[in-house]
Amino acid sequence: MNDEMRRNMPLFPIGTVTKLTDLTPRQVRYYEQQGLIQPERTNGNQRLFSFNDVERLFEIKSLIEKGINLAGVKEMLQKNHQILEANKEVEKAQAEVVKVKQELSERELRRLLKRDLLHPKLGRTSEVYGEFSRFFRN
DNA sequence: CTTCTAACA
DNA sequence: TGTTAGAA
Repeated sequence: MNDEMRRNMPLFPIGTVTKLTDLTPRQVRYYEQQGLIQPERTNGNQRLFSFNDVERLFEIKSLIEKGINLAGVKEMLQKNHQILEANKEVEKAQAEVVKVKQELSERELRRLLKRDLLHPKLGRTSEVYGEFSRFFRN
């Protein structure tokens, strides 16, 4: 969660951005006007762009060069955003599955240890119980 | 000198 | 999208 902060940090003025992207200031300002980027502003009302802003501008430029108009670029960008959000939900669901699996493993282990206590086959039952007593808080 | 907004011989 | 004007 720290790397994302760095990528969103407002750093460079429009001059730097235009040199980086080979876009004109006119284009960069217009893209902002269309809601494709949201650079911060200084106290003097000058735009400050983040790494993410510059990255997005490269994407926009690439799509424009492929003959896609701004409306199309806008759609693709927001759909890409939707896909990223969907992926986040998938990852959450997967993490939940892992969690459930771990819980089931612990129940299984508890059941096995309990069985061994009831039917000790070795002479070290008390030691085993001491090591795994945390499974018997219920 | 750089950037901003608004407008269009 | 380019370009220009006047202000900050």
